[in-house]
Amino acid sequence: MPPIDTVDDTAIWRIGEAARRSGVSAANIRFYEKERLLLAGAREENSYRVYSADDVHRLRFIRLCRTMDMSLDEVRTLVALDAQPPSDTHAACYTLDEHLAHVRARRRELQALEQSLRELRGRCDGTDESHCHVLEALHAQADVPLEPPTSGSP
Amino acid sequence: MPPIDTVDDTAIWRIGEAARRSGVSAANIRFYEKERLLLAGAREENSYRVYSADDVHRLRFIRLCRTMDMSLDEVRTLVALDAQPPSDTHAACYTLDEHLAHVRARRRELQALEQSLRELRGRCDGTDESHCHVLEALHAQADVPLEPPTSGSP
DNA sequence: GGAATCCTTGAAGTCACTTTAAGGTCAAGC
DNA sequence: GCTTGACCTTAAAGTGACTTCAAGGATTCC
Repeated sequence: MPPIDTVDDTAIWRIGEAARRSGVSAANIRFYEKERLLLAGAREENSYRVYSADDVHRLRFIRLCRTMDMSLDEVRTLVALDAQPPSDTHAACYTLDEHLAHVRARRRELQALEQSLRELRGRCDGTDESHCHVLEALHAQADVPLEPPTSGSP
Repeated sequence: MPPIDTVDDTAIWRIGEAARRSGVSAANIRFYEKERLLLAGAREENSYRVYSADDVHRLRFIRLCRTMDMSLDEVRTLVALDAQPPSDTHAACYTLDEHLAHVRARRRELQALEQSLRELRGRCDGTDESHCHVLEALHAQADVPLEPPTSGSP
């Protein structure tokens, strides 16, 4: 008999249902188990994996962190904070701060890049049907000298 | 005798010098050769690879495209445009347009993400020394239901 | 002549998965 | 009883764009 789908906390599901409920694919759930983000729990007699509501919540938590672009190591740090008495109350904050800095830096990079690409794209305004200056602009830019590696730079 | 470093167009260098001049690591140059972004050219008698000024330019070109976050496939498309008579004058434009759209989309994603992270970080204002609401906010958000998969959505 | 530096190759490691292959389990339908 | 199909299992390989490693050969410098 398959597990009954209720709001019951003690309900358990197989991997397919857990995948549906968490938004994490079955293959990915197995991957997270291998990566020790999820404890390898009990199995049915036929060796099928079973998942509790708590397991599904953890999967959703991991998924949320991943949609926020955290690395699995960062996620590992955060899920570990649940398991043990918090030695440092603000540990999650620090992790988040670092991650935020990371995201901000990357966003700024992309913003600058978008600007250069827009500029580059502007080289071809469509008035000259026979020639497009984008490629030659790219080649010209490739010839701009590299700044020499300075030992003192961060 | 090592190649002489001049402004001479016919000068040739070994992989280390080509790496220094292009900003692409020697291991990476070998990788690009394997990936056919760079033609495997002549060798010295001792089987050392040799590079011309043109090769170094191509390496710089590839590097530039990569710093612009293009995939190697996109770069392959652009370098191919140099080799053959341009069947489509604006082929480079199209590639660039697609890439620009890609970068813009990713930048917007990161911008939105940065906002959510900032908001999340705001849950811990530092006034409560004993407790940090970041982790619980994350858990609460994990419990927000997934939108059910609609067959009609793009 | 010995040490440091450079070059060669192939293979494996990185990250976060996805895909593939080959098979076991189970309920429904004929 | 047998097939079909949906589900589950595992290990291994593929992805992209590299980097790192191991083991060895060549060159250059003192």
